[in-house]
Amino acid sequence: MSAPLPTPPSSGDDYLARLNPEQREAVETLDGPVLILAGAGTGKTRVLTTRFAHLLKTGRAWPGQVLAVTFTNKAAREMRERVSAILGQPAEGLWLGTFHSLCARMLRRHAELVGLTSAFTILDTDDQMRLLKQVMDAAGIDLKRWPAPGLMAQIQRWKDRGLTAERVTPAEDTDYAGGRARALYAAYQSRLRDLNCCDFGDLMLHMTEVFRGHPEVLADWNRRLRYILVDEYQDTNLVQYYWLRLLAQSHRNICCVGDDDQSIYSWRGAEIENILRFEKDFPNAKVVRLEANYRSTKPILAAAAHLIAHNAGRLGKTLRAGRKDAEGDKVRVVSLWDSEEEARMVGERIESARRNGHKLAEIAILVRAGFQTRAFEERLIVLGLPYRVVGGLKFYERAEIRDAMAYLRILAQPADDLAFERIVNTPKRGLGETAMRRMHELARAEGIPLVLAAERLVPSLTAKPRQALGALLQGIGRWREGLAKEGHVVVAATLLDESGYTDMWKADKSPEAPGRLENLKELIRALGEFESLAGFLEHVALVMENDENSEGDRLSLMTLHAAKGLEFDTVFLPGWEEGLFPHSRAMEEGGDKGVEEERRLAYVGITRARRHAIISTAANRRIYGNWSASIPSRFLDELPPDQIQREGSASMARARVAEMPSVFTGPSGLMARKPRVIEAGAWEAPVRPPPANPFKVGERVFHKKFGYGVVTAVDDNRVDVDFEKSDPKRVMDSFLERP
DNA sequence: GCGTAATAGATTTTT
DNA sequence: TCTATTACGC
Repeated sequence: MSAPLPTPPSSGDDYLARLNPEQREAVETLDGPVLILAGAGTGKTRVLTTRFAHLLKTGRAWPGQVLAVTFTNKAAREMRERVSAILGQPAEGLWLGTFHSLCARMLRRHAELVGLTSAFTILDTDDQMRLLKQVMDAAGIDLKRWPAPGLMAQIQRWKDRGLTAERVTPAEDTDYAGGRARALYAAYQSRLRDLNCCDFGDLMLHMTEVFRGHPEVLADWNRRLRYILVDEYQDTNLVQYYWLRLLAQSHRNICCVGDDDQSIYSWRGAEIENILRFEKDFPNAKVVRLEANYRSTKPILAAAAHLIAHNAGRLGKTLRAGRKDAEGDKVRVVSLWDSEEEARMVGERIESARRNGHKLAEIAILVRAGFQTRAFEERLIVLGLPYRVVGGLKFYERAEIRDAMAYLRILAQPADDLAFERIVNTPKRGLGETAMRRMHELARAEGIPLVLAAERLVPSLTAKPRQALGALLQGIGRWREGLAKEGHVVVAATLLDESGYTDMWKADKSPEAPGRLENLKELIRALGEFESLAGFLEHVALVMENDENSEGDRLSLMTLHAAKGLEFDTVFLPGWEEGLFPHSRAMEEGGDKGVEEERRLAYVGITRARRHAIISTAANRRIYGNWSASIPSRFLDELPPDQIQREGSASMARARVAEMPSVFTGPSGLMARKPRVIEAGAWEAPVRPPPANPFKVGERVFHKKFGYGVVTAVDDNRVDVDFEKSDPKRVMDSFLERP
């Protein structure tokens, strides 16, 4: 997210001179409430970081007196780096971070006020769900009839709105398990407290509860934090809003940056109303609009503006082109026959762009839903174009990392039942349902942690589990002692070996197993960067990211949501069809509001592009294995006709198909099966130079996506492989490794 | 207690 | 079409 102003980096005092007048106003209005409406590509991050540095440079505040909040770790990191760059020295002692990490930091100081100790554990979503299921089970809820994820979502929405179980009104609690959701929520919270655990939502909720119930604590923070900066204000939910208001209430020096047109997270509890209401919430607020866009060409800006103008209730901004070379190609709208042709079209254009010297890292394919990436991945593999999928499973969400973390957690907190439950039979120790049930019953009856219950249970087990469980419990004691003697890194490594956990993956023959062992090594390496185990556990829960596959020149594949805040020279926007984009679920659940949010998502997508935007729509798409006909997205009709260039093979292909009566069974709108289209030669890949191929027929090879297989044929740098776990495929040699 | 077969259900997911 | 969870047989 950089605003490419034509000024060299500098650490001098000229940082203000590098701003345009509106940016400068946003930076220099230091006192009182300020709302900065920052359109896409208008230098939002530059303004925020410069304002931060300006506060420090002018002596208005010490580093510890400014609170700067972001949503993502990435944004927080970037802000820290850029503030340091302006200051000319590393920025230390800042209250800068994500909402959640800042709240965690505060909550560690006040944990006892909400019934926790400062060593509380932050649960991941998996643990949250398991805990809730246990609570529901104990309450005698039929989990078939009332699935736990539904209640989890409800509890999270309540937490997003700052509602503790006590604050939820009975009127709101009618449609789940016959009005028992509130009671279950309360029971869930009570279990969390017993286990000294927090879920993500609790971090925010507990802190606002501390502020509400303890004015002296709030007054202390009010004195301490004199200036507040908030990024992406349009994405804040109610509890975040309360938290900010409480923190800002005495000095009112709060500066929020955001763009109502980029609010795309209502389904996660974000309230666009927060930004729309800012001037009412903070009387005499200064509103600054940043409208000079330094990112995109005029046609791209025109397309985005024309589209978003179809939304009602906007604060209203008009982006104007700020860069000198803002002339450019029209936005392309390509109509295609089906999703396969769409993938071929995108692949072909990327190849051609690469031949013309474009960097792959400057190209992105932005899709509405995760499953859409697959078709493109397969095509890119065939073409040998390196790519990375952004998003997906986070490092700490992987099973092996969560298992390893559970082993470490049980050392740090013996009462962490969820952690113990996770590892007690991983790897398999011969414990079954009955043994687990007895363990839980004993723990509940005696009011003791599961580990203690397990210890008492050992003698009464049959030989095999008795020995295995006994060894685990002894191990836990030994490893915990080792923490002080040998340090957490050594303990972690020996623990994974002695518990049999690494052996479990070494014995596993699935294609993912080697990668999992690698991830475990990475975990140990990362552990070495931390002083203590506790510090590491918090880091993994809140901050740890997955940045593999980021090296080299690769194009990016991601959802539109994941693309917010990023920019690329060339952006492909496939799948603009009714039902997919706008998504039918968004329309069903949100009605007109839902469509408006989808439109904002489209706006976000288009404004990611600096120079080229290629939108496409397919007449037929395979969804869950079935081919179904679709009609072009309404958003296509909302683009300015004079700024877009329509292209397409859809009509041509349709004519050709019409000549095939055996498969073509009627009007296209009613077709159930996908008709075969005669291959269009234009999409065929061009000839490439023939490098010597190192792979031989019959050789065993490994592919990151398809696993192990045997080479059956070699043609230039393309290799036919018969995969063990997948159909035979032709792949590029650069994707293959020797096992 | 564990491995395999049937079966339902499949947006978006900053922390 | 694929995946994740659940129901059975050994």
